[in-house]
Parts: sequence; C-alpha cells; structure tokens
Amino acid sequence: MDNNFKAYDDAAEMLKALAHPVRLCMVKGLLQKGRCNVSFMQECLDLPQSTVSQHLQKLRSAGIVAAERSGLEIHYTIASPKIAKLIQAMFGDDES
Amino acid sequence: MDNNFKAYDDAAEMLKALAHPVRLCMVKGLLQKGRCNVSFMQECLDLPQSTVSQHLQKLRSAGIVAAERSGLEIHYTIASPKIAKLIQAMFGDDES
DNA sequence: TCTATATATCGTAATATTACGATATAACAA
DNA sequence: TTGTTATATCGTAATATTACGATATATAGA
Repeated sequence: MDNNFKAYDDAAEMLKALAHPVRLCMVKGLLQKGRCNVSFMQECLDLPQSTVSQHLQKLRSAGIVAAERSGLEIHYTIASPKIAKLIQAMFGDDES
Repeated sequence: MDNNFKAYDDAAEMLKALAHPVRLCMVKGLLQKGRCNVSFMQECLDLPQSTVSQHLQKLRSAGIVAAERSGLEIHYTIASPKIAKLIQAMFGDDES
C-alpha cells in the first residue's frame, strides 16, 4: 500500500465512468449487441437525446467506447477488452 | 439492452465506491496485506484521520470492506471475493 | 474515576456530477 | 440552396461528493 495516488487516477477515472446505472446499461448492451447507434439507445433507455449523448461522451473520453460515423448515424462499440473483463467480474457468475 | 435501470443500481454503487484513487489504493493494499488498521493506512496514505475514516465508511457501506474491532484498533479486510476479481480485471496483466 | 489512544461522525465550503431543454453541427436529399 | 435527420454541445439548476477541522465515541490502562 504505497501512497502513489497518481498511479490510481486512470483506473479511478475509468471506474467512475462505469459507475452509473445508465452507463452500465449502455456498456452491457454494447457488449451483447456489438454495436449500436445513438437513437436506438435513446429509445430503449427512454431518455432525452442530449442525456444519452452526454453519457456516451463520458464513456468515450474514458476510453470505454469508440464512435464511428456511418452516414447520419454514429455507431458506438466497446473500445477495450478490459471492459468485458470488468463487466464479467461485476455481473458474471460466481465460480471463482 | 433493456431499460431496467434499477437492476444496475447496486453495481453502480459498488463501482462508485471503488472509483476514487485513495479508495482504490486502500483496496489494493488490503488485498495484498490481508488486513489493516486505520492508523496504518493513515500514515501510509499521508491523509488526515477523518478523511481516511470517511473513505473507509464509504467502502464499508458498499460492502467492499468489513471491519473488526481488536482492542483500540479496528481492522479492515476485503469483504467479497468479487472485489479481487474486479481489481484483477482492472490492474491485472493483459493476456486473454 | 481520569487520561490516552484509536476511530467515527459532524459541519461545511469547495468542487463535481447530473438531467435536460435549447441550440449547434454534420451528413444527406431534394 | 433549403429542409430533414442524427448527434453533439451549451447553459444551468439541482444534487452529490470531497476534504478536513472539530468533536464525539469506544476501549484500555492507571
């Protein structure tokens, strides 16, 4: 247990981005579905468009999701395999 | 991706408790050391006692650590094996 | 009892996050 | 060009978190 706080900042930043029920739902959905555009998420979350977009930007700047434009739509995907491991550790079945 | 937000609240609560550099440091330290009293953490984190205690209470109410009194001291331990898995997913080496 | 030590809780100012309507931007079509 | 759709950003009020000194509580010893 050293006191090198700085070393934990990135990890805390990623966890903070995951630590919201709406964003967790988005991330789990993306893991299942592979990719998704914004208006689909908006409908299935039943939230205002700006709210959904704001959550996506937070996930994006934490490196959790990536965006790719396709015409008018923007498709989001999970950006790092670490995320799948975290979600599995969080929600996965409990055999050690 | 359903909109059952409530189902994600507990997970978000646990992640939120982990999502702070000081608390991550405490948790990683406890995983290595097994158990630890408050004043040890206070010294090694170089933070005021009330600050350390407040972080511990947050970890405790999220079910991340457990407390056990021994004389004047209170010893903290990691309360759930899920925590080790999360920390491993977060910090562990990147094979797979 | 009184005193000391270890820890928790209170009070609170500073800061950060949240939700969401209003507005802006980017791509496409007519 | 104008209009439409999809998404992002802005402005901001409400709420939550943070840090930390002051104070309270619990245990042990004299």
